[in-house]
Amino acid sequence: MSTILDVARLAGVSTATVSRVINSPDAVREETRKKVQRAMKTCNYKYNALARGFVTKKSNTIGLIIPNIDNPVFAESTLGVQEYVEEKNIKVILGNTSYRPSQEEKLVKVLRESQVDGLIITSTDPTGPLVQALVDEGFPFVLLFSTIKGGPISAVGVDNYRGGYVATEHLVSLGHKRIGIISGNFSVTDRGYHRWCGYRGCLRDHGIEYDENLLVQTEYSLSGGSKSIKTLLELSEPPTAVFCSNDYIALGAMKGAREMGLRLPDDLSIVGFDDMQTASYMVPALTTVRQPAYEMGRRAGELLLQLIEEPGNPVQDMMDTKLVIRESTISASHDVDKDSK
Amino acid sequence: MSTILDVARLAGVSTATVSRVINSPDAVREETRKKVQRAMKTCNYKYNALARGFVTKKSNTIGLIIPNIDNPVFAESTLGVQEYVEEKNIKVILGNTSYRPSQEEKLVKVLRESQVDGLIITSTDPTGPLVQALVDEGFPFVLLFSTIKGGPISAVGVDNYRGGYVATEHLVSLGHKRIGIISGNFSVTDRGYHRWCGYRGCLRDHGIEYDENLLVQTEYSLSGGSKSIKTLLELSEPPTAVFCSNDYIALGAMKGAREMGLRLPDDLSIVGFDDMQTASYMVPALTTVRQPAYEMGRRAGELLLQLIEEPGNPVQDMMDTKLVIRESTISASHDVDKDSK
DNA sequence: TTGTAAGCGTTATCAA
DNA sequence: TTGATAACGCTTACAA
Repeated sequence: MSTILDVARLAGVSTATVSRVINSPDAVREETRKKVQRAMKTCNYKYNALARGFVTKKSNTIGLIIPNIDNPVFAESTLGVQEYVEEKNIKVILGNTSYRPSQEEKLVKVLRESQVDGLIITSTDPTGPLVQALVDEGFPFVLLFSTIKGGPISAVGVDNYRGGYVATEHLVSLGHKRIGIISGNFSVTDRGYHRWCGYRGCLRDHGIEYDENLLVQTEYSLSGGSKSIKTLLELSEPPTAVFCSNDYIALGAMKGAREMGLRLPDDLSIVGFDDMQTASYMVPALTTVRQPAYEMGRRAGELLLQLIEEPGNPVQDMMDTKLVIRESTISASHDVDKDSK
Repeated sequence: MSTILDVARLAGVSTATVSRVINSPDAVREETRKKVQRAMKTCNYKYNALARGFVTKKSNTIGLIIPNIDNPVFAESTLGVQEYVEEKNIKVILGNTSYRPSQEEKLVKVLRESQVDGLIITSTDPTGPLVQALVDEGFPFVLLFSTIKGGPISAVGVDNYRGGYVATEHLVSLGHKRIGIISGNFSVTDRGYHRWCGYRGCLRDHGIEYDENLLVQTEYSLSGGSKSIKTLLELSEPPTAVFCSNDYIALGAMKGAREMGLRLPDDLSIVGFDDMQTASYMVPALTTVRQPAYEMGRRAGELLLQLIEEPGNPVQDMMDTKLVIRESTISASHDVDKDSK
């Protein structure tokens, strides 16, 4: 593999000149430039960005840490950050935590050793020591799908409390009184917890008594949803509607409910959270609280690059959430014609 | 940021010794090792993997190029390669091509400049000049979701012809005669083309005349599926069954068909390709040809690391495909009770 | 506009 | 078991 030095010799110039034609072509006389470019061709020169990163102390690479690329909402946010940073010629190293804090910790270590210029983290624990350490050391990072609302941290997220509130309110307005909730485990991320708080707040505001049996916590997975709905449905007084703390869980819940012999949405209303790409393709089409995952990813990329440019000035960007009403929710008192649909 | 030199001075040893405690701790006396480790702590030393990569000429990083992380089947294969290579402490830089050859070309350039040790590519054009150049230069790479069957290239894929054949045969065995096919554009990747060849071969073997009006090529997207099914359904003699060249398209087609007033599967049978995670969660649950995307990703990772270890010896691994029959396909001559379901 | 030469943080060779 | 030191491919003052 030929280096800048080979090119320099071949072209009869110094390495500095070769470096210039690569980085600031205008700073070198056209004639020389051509000569150098010809030399690069003939010895099939390939630029070594790693060597450059080594000297400039910028790898032009960022790390992106997410729980699980298999969840479409994270695939979308990932696409968002990628497409944004790519415009600035930045590469992204991707890591999945599977919601394991130990894995998250390992990833930030590994990525920092790789000299990434910054980190975008969809953290399981935004108030934990890992994040704190990053803050203390002044390392550039931004939290994505963040729940924090203050402090010296850049973040992009949505108001999960409000999202949970709105979802529940929709159900209440439809006349539902027994409203269940299937949430990701509060211990694995607090996003689910905040949505539950919104749910509970809404119930309170509408004078509906909170029943703790109506809450089930589970993994963020399809099967988590389908298992959990069964638990809820086996209650002596089962819910007529349920709020699932993401679409992935909602999809599982739909299947589980159907396996129990329920017809949707007639026998059970379901609202999700995320509005993943396929939400409108389900049957019934899923009513859900939309988070603009792609845009959030782009914005996180933008904030991070800003932060890398000039440290300090953390900004927290809370994006709007929006209730998208489709077919999976229906009035509690609708007529049910039991034999036809 | 402190370096190995700072640690060395602090511990009163040479940089070589510090390097040893990092890379081969056993090669240094316990006492010295402890001393060095203490020094690393006190100056908060952080290892610089980039500097190491610079001298060893191994970045311990690979590049993964896929068309689109938003398609669940690529998310799964991505997870597979990541989980495999992570066990070997290799990082992955991810790039999306959006099925654009120019973007694919740019990505291999950028990734190679970043000194990735190898590449895993889900290429749009496995026989094109881009791949050829990699072969010529002896750069380690493996093709994922590959369609090639020979040559000095490592690859993992499935037999797309056979997959298309089996899918079609299932429909034929159900008594369908008018069988449509919605495929990704043949020009963007040849996977769709091979599946179509299988479809056509099967028709021929069963004495069903091929009708070119029954083929529509589209983008690999949800909306591509829903637009295309409408085209098919508007034919004077519309199909009673359709083979979609991936699940993503199939999902779109289901929605499109429903929007045209059809009931599924009664009025139209649909078979997909991939068996993406949510395929069994759809309504009706999707009959599809399963590709083991996760395993394929892992295997691609394995082959690549082997190739990096010892170049040469390309291996092509064709994995088994399997028809998974669910609810979206139904006999052509079933009784349709038009008023109840 | 171009060249000289130091320096980036490691590893690796050789010698002690 | 340890140390001295060259080397890796590039950028960047500074000088010419």
